[in-house]
Amino acid sequence: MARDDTDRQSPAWTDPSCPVARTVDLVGDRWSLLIIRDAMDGARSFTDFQQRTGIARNILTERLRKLTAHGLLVQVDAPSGRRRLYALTEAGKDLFPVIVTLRQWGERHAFEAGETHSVLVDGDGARVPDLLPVAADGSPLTSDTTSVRRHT
Amino acid sequence: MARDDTDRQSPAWTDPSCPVARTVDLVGDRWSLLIIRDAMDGARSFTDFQQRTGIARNILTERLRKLTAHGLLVQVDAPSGRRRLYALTEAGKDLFPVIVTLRQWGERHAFEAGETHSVLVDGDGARVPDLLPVAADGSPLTSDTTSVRRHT
DNA sequence: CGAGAATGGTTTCATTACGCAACTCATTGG
DNA sequence: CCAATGAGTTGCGTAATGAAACCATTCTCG
Repeated sequence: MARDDTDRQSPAWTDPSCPVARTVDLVGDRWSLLIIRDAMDGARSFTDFQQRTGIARNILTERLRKLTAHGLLVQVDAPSGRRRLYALTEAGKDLFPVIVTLRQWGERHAFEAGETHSVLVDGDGARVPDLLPVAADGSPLTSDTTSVRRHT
Repeated sequence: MARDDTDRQSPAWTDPSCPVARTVDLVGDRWSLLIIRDAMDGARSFTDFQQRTGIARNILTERLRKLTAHGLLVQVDAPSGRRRLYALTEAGKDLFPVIVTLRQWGERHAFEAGETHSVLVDGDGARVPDLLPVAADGSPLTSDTTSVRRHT
């Protein structure tokens, strides 16, 4: 039935040569990155994702399919008879730096002074340091000291 | 006139305690991050943004207002009589690591082998190295070796 | 074994967001 | 003064989202 509609996701890239635009085309909606975040935090099943995000179920169905179709998630058979579980692929796991930078921006700019928020810690319970672009020689880089060059 | 509707943007946070969710609430739509990207790349005026992104103008108006309202952009008076220009605030510039990680993910996962794409270079024309989370001691971190802790 | 709950969806319908094209209004530039 | 440009607005049709109800298989347990 509505099986073929799944392909209808990418009419074309917003900007064919910009990697930022392509990534935003794939995960730049209200839910995809939160689904990825939860997958990184241990969510596996449909209801895991549904309960953690509060997303509408039909939308969740579509997002899981889209992320699977684009190779960010894979469906794995559960050890017991439970139907399907989702796991991050390598490509999905590679979004970790994106999630981390989004989180760090939010920690700095989206909370009032008194508000508490969750934090990201490593295996020892130490906070993960801020992720900042640096040049090959280690000097810090900003949008003012970098530029985008065409081609490759 | 429709001035008060601008406030209608944040009904509430998707997940009040998660910095990722708050950031996604602010910039997690199809255009905001591309607007920020273009601002970092030198776009200043309404038509700069409109032409670079191809976004519909009414949507651009709304996004510019939203980003301004949330402190990512500011309106500055142009030297000549041109009406308004937009500039990134410090908070807006702090999204640079987010743009960089999105770009780097796209470069790796959203292009076929033969396709060319733009690249980010520093002042010397050298490619910006990949941004990867590391612990305080410099060891690499992944979603498997980190966790989210409540409070702060 | 059979009833009820849980899982993983699908369907329907209402609301909202988005995109396009046409229109407005204030400044220049000539 | 007239045309062109920049910066939006408005109206309207289509697409995306959300809420709630419905459905088909498993589990779960008396």
